[in-house]
Amino acid sequence: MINIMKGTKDLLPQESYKWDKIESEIREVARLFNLKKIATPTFEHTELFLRGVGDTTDIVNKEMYTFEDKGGRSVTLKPEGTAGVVRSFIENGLSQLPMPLKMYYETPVFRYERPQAGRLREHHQFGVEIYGADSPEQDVEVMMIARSLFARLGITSPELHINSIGCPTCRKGYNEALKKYFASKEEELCPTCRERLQKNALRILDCKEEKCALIAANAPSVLDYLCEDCRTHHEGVKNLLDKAEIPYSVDDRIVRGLDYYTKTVFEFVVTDIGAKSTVCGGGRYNNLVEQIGGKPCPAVGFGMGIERLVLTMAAVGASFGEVPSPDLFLANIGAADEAFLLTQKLRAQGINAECDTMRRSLKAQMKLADKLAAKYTAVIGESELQQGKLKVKQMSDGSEEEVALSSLVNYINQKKKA
RNA sequence: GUGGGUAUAGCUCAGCUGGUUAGAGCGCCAGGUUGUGGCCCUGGAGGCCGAGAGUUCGAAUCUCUCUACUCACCCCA
Repeated sequence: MINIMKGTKDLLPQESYKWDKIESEIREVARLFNLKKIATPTFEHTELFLRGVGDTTDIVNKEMYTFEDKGGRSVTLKPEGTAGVVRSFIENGLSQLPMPLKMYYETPVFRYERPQAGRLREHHQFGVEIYGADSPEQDVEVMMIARSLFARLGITSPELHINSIGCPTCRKGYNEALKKYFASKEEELCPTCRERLQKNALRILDCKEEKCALIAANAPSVLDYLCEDCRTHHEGVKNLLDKAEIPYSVDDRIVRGLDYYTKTVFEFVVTDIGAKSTVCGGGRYNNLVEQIGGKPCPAVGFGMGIERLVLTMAAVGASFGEVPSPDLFLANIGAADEAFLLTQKLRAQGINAECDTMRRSLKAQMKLADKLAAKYTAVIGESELQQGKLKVKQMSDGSEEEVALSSLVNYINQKKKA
């Protein structure tokens, strides 16, 4: 027996309707917000992610699925969705399309991590990418897209946390201030944080060690070091959120794990799925397009974990919609071929019809119809064929009505409407 | 990378301090007479008891090693 790879999951036939529900709501949200779908390859040149995601991040340093292909190229399975879209944006000259360019994607992403609840080595992300607009309202619209999807899926719980991590200019000053502050308390920091002090002082803010967290609580805030432009932008975002009556909290300790963010960063956090967990994370990345080799173009977006959506929906008891089931199960007694052919005809006319293909007894066919949750069943045999009529049984209450074969389609369609 | 937990039927699990042919519920398949599902009853299929080594007359059960899975931390979606 060959088992499934660690950290991966099968989507089974009993469960897949849950994903169908999410995907259809994604399509509806995309329609409402005018997002066009984009799909980029599952693997790219490793170099793209080194430059895009940032070579000091955990993702690049230890979590990428990187290998050499038979042509000697270094290939990486995408660890996030944005870099590929940026690459495609540049390569295909998409900056010539009307701006802002509003896109969404759904893609598998791969990270070599220790799996746990809601964390896999292969998971799937719904993501939004909007290029060309640098305004606060574009940031807020992106957050609204996420909220709108949550609402449609019956998830009311996510809390919105926002922050601004400034631009390279203001972050320089902030970094110095942080270093100065933490250096003065270096003795009290945990060993890893002492290392962080050298590499990336920002990360100390994230430490869960009690001592470090206490020290971090009094650390200087990014928000006090924003330049004029970043400050106005941040105020603009908050103003719009207020006016739109979207609840949020400012959390100046949000430090996202990808290096490309500038200005606005945000997370939607849920607590319903065991570990406290981010179900959606995003922000603005105004320098990324240029960094990857295109002409400068502001951009903002987010990624949302589909598996975490499913877990959250299940945890809060949200509805996944109806499990698909046949409109009509056509059982037969000694008329397997006729039932089979009639079923095909019904399908050609838009009816979700089903019949037995295992030569079962009538009783077994009825049981099957019940298990499939067929809404109606009819038995076809010699007499029905002769008379051109059959009895259609409503499975919910057992009532039967006689219907002419010729008007079967109409009958089912009318019942479906009612 | 750091720490816990668990491995017995397709699924959820029982198998007490080692003792013949390894169990239940659910699910699956078939039947309970002639052409009708759900409830009930009967039967059937389906397990190298995660792998290897050891202790023993005898191991699903005790010991060790390995492996897999899982949960939490880190980080993230």
